[in-house]
Amino acid sequence: MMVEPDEASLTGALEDYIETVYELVRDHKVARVRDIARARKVRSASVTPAMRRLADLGLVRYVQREYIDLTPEGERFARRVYARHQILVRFLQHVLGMPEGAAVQDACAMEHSLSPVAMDHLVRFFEFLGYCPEGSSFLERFHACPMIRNEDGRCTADCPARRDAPAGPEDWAVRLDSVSPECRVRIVQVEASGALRDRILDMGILPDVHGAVLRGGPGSDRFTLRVQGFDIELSPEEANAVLIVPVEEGS
Amino acid sequence: MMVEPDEASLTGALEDYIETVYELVRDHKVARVRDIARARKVRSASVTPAMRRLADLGLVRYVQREYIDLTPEGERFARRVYARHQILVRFLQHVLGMPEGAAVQDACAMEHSLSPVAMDHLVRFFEFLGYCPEGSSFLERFHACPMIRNEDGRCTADCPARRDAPAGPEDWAVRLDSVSPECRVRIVQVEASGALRDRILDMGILPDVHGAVLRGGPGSDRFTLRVQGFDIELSPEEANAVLIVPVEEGS
DNA sequence: ACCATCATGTAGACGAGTCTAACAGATGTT
DNA sequence: AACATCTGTTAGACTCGTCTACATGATGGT
Repeated sequence: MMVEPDEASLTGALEDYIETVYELVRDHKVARVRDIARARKVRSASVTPAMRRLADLGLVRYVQREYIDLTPEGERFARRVYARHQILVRFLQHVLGMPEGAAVQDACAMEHSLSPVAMDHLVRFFEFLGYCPEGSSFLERFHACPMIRNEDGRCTADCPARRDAPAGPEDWAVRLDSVSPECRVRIVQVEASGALRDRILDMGILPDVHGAVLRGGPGSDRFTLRVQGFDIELSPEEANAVLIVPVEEGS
Repeated sequence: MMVEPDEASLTGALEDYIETVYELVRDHKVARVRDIARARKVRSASVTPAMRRLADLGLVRYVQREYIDLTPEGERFARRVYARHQILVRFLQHVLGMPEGAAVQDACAMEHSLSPVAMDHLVRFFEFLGYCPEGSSFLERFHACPMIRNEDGRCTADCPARRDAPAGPEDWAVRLDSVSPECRVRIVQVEASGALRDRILDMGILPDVHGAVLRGGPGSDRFTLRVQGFDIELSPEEANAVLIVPVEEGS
């Protein structure tokens, strides 16, 4: 049939399939339906039609009941997908510091929506990191930062990055539960981890977000923060974990 | 009906819908089918069933032919999606330096696959950037880097980051078209932009990738690089743009 | 009152991607 | 030779999300 994808782009699922074939061929020389199904966690019955679609696009050589192989065109496609995958894994794992398993899993999900422009910029970021003396030291500092590593997320005074800056964040940031109503604030950090942190982030409490305290103050049992026209309710525990700075004007 | 999503997660499309409703309510107080359809670039006929599904999940208040509104539960869902969206836009735009339009577009595509773990780590990255004296200087340096900004991607000696490191990358990196066959190499930078750069990156030529030169050398009209068992063909123009360092052992 | 217009809803179709269940070939094992 | 097992294919069903085409309701003008 040969539909010639040329400028076309594959669906996410087909990209996954072609990437899987690529990895299997690379690691085991051959790709069989069974292996593809296992790797993608689908039933073999789902693989056959997918291979047919890829074969129609001229991306795999697919003869029924025989080994599956990539065409040169398919290899190009696969490598593109895989390059995105690779760069995302490395970003998630080695820059953000995610555990490998989670990094791979997330990369698999995101690789299909990483545009060429984003890919370009992400690679430049890595180039800078590895190529420039400035970049190389940055990652170490970031990963050594107690704020990032520790459960409690405190930026402690013994942090190497603070040798030259004795005035640390605890000198200028305060907790959300300590400011009185009417106060406009800017969020600087969420000092929590695990479920509590997730809950706070999910509410849109993110660094640099601005808001106004509607209800709160020390001893309150309920805190209300207005952000972008919506009122967010925080428990005392949540409010205590949010570090903010008061802010003068603007929302 | 009220299916109670609780632990369930929405499909990407439903997340898009609820996010759209959120933005419309925030910006215009009300959300109508027509607006949702326009914002999501679908026909109105597609919106009705989506709203019904969201209403069944208890996430929107949806009375036929009336304004659409979020339930408190829906607002929580929407804010979670929107938080992911926001953080991705900021990362793509203000860290990686992508143009706003592209950043928003890519964020829209990726937000559905950003796991809580990735969200957590991404936010820590921002916290570090804004909170730590170390972080604040980094972004400036990165964005000022001529390697990143310039078309030709050269790391020039007048870069502020190199005041203290007079030996720049051009002292230790060479071009792929200048090394002879059999040489094992590590890629350090792709010194190109636009379509040429995209083509090279799509081949899997990424910083820190290792490979072996099979064919090449100065004056060659065709270069072959073996990476992970696959042979990549490069044109002279492409090979000239790839900066590498020779490497001793390992692939 | 009647009609034009626009927003919304309904019906039906379709493609993608998955599943289950049943079938077909291939390769042993006894 | 007969059977068992494993791998792959086919057929048919289903969900999701979209579409087109048409129907309905609401509103305003003449």
